[in-house]
Amino acid sequence: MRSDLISGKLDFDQPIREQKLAERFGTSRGPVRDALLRLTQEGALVYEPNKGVRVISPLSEEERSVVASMRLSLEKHCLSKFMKKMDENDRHQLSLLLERLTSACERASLPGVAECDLALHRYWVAQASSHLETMWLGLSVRMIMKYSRLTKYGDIATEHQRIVEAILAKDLEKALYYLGENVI
Amino acid sequence: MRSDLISGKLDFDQPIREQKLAERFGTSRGPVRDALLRLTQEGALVYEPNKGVRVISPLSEEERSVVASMRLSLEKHCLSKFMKKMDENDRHQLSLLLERLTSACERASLPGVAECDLALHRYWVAQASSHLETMWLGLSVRMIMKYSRLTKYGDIATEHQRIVEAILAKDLEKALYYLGENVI
DNA sequence: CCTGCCCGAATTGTTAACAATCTTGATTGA
DNA sequence: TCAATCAAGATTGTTAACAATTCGGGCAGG
Repeated sequence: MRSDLISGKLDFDQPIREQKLAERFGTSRGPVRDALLRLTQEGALVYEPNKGVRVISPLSEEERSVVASMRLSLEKHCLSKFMKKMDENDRHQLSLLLERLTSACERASLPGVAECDLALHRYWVAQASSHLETMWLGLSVRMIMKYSRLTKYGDIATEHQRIVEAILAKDLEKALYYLGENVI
Repeated sequence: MRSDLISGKLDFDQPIREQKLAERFGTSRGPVRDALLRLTQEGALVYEPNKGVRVISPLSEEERSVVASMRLSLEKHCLSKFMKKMDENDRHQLSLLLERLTSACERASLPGVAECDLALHRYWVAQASSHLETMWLGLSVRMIMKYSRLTKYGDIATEHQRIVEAILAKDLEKALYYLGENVI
């Protein structure tokens, strides 16, 4: 469900019917309701009593820039903390996630790119602090729903390759710099 | 429920039983579940499958300072936007909210102070942008759960009186300064 | 033609019963 | 004595039926 949202498959303001989703996922309305409420608090949907949920309207340019700067400062903090205690397994995971993103970019699969992009960033945030991870998710989901740079999949792959390269080389300064270039 | 959480009435890691809450609020488990899920995504509770929810562990000093700086930058942006289009009704609401906070401080009522404190800040954030409001709420709820300055109710009242005074006088610089002193 | 009202369909909100899972404590055997 | 196992109780997860609310179209009156 979330991947439908971040990939922009659903139109803004379009209402979401519990029954439809229940049939689609082969379950009853109860669990669907749970999931919708969670997505609501995550920020991808808005809820109105007795009217259900609908896809949230996109952020204005101004709002987006505020959110982006918050996300960037949060992610920079997490990344530097992560790099201090990164171990061999972390390096492996990072390479794996980068590979998936690159492959999604080659396939030019929008949902795949958006999802892999988030997953990669999420890794170092989650490793740094589970508290901060949930906050980061709220910011990022909203930003990625307006994934406006879709046209150049190659750029996305390159940007992330640079970041991961710097992380693996334990070059904090360079990693933070490329991260700043990427999170806009 | 939320006011119980932000006032610290519940212990950390203490599990929360759906049945108890259902009886307390005179309803069934369904709506209780909805509410708990929302509080989970808001960040005040953590959820584990088949184990229910429990009160989240407090932020570390480091995490708290990161969150505080994010909240401050967000709130500063909202406050300056709010002050540009503030009308007579806004002034009235602000005075009202301040009065309530002051009164709660005089009564030395911890839940009341925490709630009124949040409500006041929330007002200008909500007026500036509903998108940013939900993000702000997530940050603030987590911060206020560690409301460590409880001992000096008088200070809390004074700090907010200064902020509101500056807002009403349309003195942006001073308002932002006092806000920065308050959000720590 | 327009306005307000009413009715019915569609949708969300709530409930209680049942299924699945986890926790706890006693029991059994080494 | 200690550890593993098992069973009973407690708790969460799911479902289907029912209640309440909203939305849209038709209809009468002006």
